[in-house]
Amino acid sequence: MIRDELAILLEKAAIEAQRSNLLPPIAMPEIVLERPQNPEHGDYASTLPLKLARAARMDPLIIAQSLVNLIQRPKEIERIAVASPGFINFSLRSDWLTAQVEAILSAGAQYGNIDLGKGARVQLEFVSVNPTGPLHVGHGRGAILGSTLADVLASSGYEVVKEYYINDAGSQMDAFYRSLYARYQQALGRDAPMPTEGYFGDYMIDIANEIIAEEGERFLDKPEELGERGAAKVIAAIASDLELLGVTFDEWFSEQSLFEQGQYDKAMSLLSEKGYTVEKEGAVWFSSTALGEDKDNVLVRSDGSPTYFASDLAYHYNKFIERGFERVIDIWGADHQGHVSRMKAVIGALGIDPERLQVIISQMVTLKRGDAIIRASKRTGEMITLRELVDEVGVDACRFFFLSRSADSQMDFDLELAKRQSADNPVYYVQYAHARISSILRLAEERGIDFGGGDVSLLTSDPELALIRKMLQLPEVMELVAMTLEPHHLPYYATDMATIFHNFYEKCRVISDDRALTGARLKLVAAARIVLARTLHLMGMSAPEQM
RNA sequence: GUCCCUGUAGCUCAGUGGAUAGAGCAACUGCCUUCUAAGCAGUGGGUCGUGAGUUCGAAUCUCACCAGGGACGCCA
Repeated sequence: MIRDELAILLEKAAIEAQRSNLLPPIAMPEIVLERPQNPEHGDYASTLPLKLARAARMDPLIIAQSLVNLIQRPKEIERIAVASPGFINFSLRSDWLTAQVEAILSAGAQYGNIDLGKGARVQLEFVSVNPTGPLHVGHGRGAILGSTLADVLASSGYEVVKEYYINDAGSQMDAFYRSLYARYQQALGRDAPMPTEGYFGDYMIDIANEIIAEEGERFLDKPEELGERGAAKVIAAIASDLELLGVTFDEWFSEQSLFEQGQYDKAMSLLSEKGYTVEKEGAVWFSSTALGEDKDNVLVRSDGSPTYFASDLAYHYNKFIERGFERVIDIWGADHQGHVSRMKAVIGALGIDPERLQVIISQMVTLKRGDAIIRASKRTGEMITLRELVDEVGVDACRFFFLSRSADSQMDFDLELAKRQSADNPVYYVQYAHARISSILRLAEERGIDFGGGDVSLLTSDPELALIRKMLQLPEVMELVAMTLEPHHLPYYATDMATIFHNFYEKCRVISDDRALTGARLKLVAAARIVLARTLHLMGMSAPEQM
């Protein structure tokens, strides 16, 4: 990227300035180039002189001037200017800008890819809801976040594995089994009480009836098999809901398999070898207070059964040590916040750098219908499912809406508002830009215009150059999202692209009597379509040809 | 009580320690004989929760306080 080249050149200039005593030998901060808000300040700006001024005891303007004198101006740059109180502003050459249209066209659907990851293997775990019931809207948020992040990381040079961790062991699964068995017996006319900690949603009755319709009464004395059958149905339903949203996984990882394949035993013995387990009150604890945690955590209960924490420990042992992932990213709901620090602590105890695990906490989604807040509770079964949300709002709007908010902020989702405003939804604003472009290219095709020989150097007006400038930001946005793990920058970029395109559309007629200009603008528009479609696809949205 | 997230325009939300704090929706004013008006151009709207501090410079960093949400279990 040109931005990185400029940073390197600037650093060289600074070193050169120190060598020739124009700058004292002070420590050099990391050099970052920013995008100025005001276009009059050029395409990129550096505040290096301002940052150096204090330590150097010099006027930042004088530092800026020295650096500008020393910097080797690359061919892409038209002008390097000093601005008060100590900025260095870089402006791109317009002929270089227009040439990038050709570069985008030849990159095609690959345009925007970067090599940040250099092939590093990343495991991305998300959704991972207990298979005890249907997904609700909060799960949808994590699902969309994860699938988008996976696409961005894969486009940024990482080798990504998307995984769903199935909690098919443990006490909640047990409650599910017992609930289903009760519903099954009830459906067959027997008097069976629901467990108090059971799942009371109507879907449990549906599952029981389905199993009866398919296989009759044969599970009456086989509650375990019934439970497995029921869980398989729930998992299949979850998978199909996610697929509806465009979310898929490379691996569905079973918690049970950790026990069956020795991962749990290996992880636990490694932990005790390292001296971080202790027995007290009949249970086995992770002595996390030794690592600065507030309290110790139980790994094995006094009845001998492992806790969720213990199997998650085994899972992460498997990710890092058995499978050797360099990085692991987990996306958890806000209710798992307290799990983060002990998970990092236990990984550290296993001898793995905790920095290699990144946990994204996706905050709560509150669902509203008008003024009425809908409380979601899986136990009572009062909830709006993810599927219902997608049916009402649509996949594209759903994805765009969820992606537009940073994972850190909790969000209100008003169903009535989302439906009522559907025609004004920003999603259509972006897609409309794509449809307009497609329409122009369709007309060109109908008229048999071949713009392969179009001369992009004819693109010199402000709306044209502004469009090119915005298109060139896609790799920067890709890098930003990949580094911060914040996909919410994508919808904002998409909206910017659409705005600038719509503006161009108003001011610049593409297909006209001027054949040369028509050819050049068709190339520009074709490149803009590549960028818009790419951005939409990264968000998991469709790029409609017409609307 | 401890920990985490949030507090920015009427509403929903962006905002990598830098230049005049932005977008969408809502309100108001204009613009369709020409590739899609699901569009464009413009107007109004702000003690960036409060108060200190660090800095040449703070919405952004630190501390305290206020408000909302979440977590503090041998549940997951």
